[in-house]
Amino acid sequence: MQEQLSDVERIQKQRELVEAMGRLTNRGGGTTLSGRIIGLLSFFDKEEFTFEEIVEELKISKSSVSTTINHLIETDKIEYITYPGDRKRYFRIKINNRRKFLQDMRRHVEKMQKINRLALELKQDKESRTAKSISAMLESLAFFMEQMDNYEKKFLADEV
Amino acid sequence: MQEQLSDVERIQKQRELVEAMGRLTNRGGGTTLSGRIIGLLSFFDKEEFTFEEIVEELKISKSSVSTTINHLIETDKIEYITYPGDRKRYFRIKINNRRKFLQDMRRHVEKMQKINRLALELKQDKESRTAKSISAMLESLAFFMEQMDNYEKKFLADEV
DNA sequence: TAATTAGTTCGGAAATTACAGAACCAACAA
DNA sequence: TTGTTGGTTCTGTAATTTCCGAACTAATTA
Repeated sequence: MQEQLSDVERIQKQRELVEAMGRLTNRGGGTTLSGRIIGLLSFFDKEEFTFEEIVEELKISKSSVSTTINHLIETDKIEYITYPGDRKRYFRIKINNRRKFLQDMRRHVEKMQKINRLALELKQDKESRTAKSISAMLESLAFFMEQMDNYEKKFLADEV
Repeated sequence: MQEQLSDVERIQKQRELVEAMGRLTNRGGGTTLSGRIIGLLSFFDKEEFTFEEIVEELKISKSSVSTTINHLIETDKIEYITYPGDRKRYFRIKINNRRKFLQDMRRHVEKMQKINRLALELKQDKESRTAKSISAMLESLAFFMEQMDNYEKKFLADEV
């Protein structure tokens, strides 16, 4: 099953994965660049990258790296560590970012719930087709929320 | 708790909800227009809207309505019914689109799984920080898949 | 002090997207 | 047959997004 790859081939494939991640992220609402940076920090063997290394490896401008990286830090997707006596920042993917991810997801679902609940209240005929459809939507959203709770309990109970 | 609103006020609020839905959809990857159409077909008391009525109510061009509506039909968000001897199509929201919704969700999760599994295989050191991070991601994705299965069993078992 | 490093910020080019307008078409009605 | 209804399709444009280059800054080094 597992064929043996040379290091060169392996690294080539990792590079391809980075590109694939860029495309996937791009279609999922994010930017190609942010996807590629996530991919770079996740899929390569190297564990930490400096600003300069990201620029070199992905061949994108410093300005793009700067803005994208700051956005990724803001959204808790990556983080950086520093070493004494070294001015550089060493970027790496953030591991315990699932809580933040869930938080954002919840916020969005809550907005949907709010809008749909209000819509249901405003319905003249609560038994109408559209009213029932809204109820069904609310049911789905509630289930979704429940699943997120379960996830939190299962995976994040011990995290700080 | 539930204050009594006049019909005028109620309808005014429904209109506001339609706008809010437009904004929410826009920020969630879709277009403002598609969100507004979904809102119109869901939140108003009227159960079905003709092409012309959508144009009039939302004050958007026929071309935009045409393209947006066809896209919404394609993605199973809305549908239309017809009446004998009437050339018009009557658009309404589609109710049981949860199966489709799950399907799309699964497809996306599967892509993420695929890319992450491959990335893990390609890792030189399977115990490295990044490798562990990928494993954690795969764990989360598996959990979500499981939850979706549960959902399907619980809510969609009897649907055709 | 001057030069280098590690970035940030500003302005704009290029590409993409979201719409509108107008011409068009097919079905039916007068 | 001519007009009307119910749209579709094509073209253009305004807005938005994504990215780059260049000028800038703050910290460190020579």
